[in-house]
Amino acid sequence: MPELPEVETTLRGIRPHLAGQRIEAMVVRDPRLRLPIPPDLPARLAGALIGPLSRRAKYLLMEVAGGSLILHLGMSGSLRVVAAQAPPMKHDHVDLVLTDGRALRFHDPRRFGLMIWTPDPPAVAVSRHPLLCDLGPEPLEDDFDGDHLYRASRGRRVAVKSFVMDAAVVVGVGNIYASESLFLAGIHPARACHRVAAVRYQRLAETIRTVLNASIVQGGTTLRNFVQEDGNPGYFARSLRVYGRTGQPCLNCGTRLQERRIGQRSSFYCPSCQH
DNA sequence: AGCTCAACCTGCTGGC
DNA sequence: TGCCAGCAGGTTGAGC
Repeated sequence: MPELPEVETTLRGIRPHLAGQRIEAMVVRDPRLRLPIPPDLPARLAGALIGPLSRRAKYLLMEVAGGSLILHLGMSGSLRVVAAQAPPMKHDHVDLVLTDGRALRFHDPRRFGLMIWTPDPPAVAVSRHPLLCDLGPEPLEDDFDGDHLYRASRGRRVAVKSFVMDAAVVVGVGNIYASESLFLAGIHPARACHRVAAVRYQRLAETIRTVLNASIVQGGTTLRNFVQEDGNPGYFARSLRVYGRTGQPCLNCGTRLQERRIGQRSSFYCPSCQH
């Protein structure tokens, strides 16, 4: 169930197995994803050479057939490299069968994921495709910092947690890492975003980077299991400080952690440490 | 323009 | 044990 670290982990896990490969066939068992898989996609991809893989926000981009395959894992999606003849499990909706006898297999119980093609190569698609062109900066790139958050928050009144989860502001900060980052920055998740000072946004930008990077490193520990045909992608145990810990003591001060809904999402925080 | 809410779908958990 | 309500890590689009 992917946030940015899981998508990055997925990218790193599948990339070496797809490099230089050719697609023998695309097998679609169920096209009903967030956007339907286009009926002509298998014909378009058959025989195509797989080019470079990249990531933009939580989207994976594969350069192929002169354009880009755009994938999203939604809430419950995962990708694995398996033996092509391995029997599909329930919710294994799509295989990209490779000429080396393996397959990139897309699994997504809730079908909030996405697999579409666009005629632009990835470098163009990121600035032109409707799903990608309005996205904010990558949190781990240089153009993301506290100044950016501060400026983007002026004139807005949403809760700061909703604000940092807005993909037009910064991408890749999902529900878990929003709570974790705000805790580390000492900012109350319900505070109106225009009432957070510049220096505190500086700190928040740092904690977002820290939390995401730490999680990517942890994700790396699951990589070695990633492609085993019987291996499960196993959501790695995370060292979460507040997420899901309602009623348990704050690791800083011992106060019981609280939970409330902000922007329809469960939010976790320490009422003493966060203001 | 900014914000809130509902919707997409399946599976799991907790309460009765 | 079974049933049912509620909730889940994302994102879009309608309506105010």
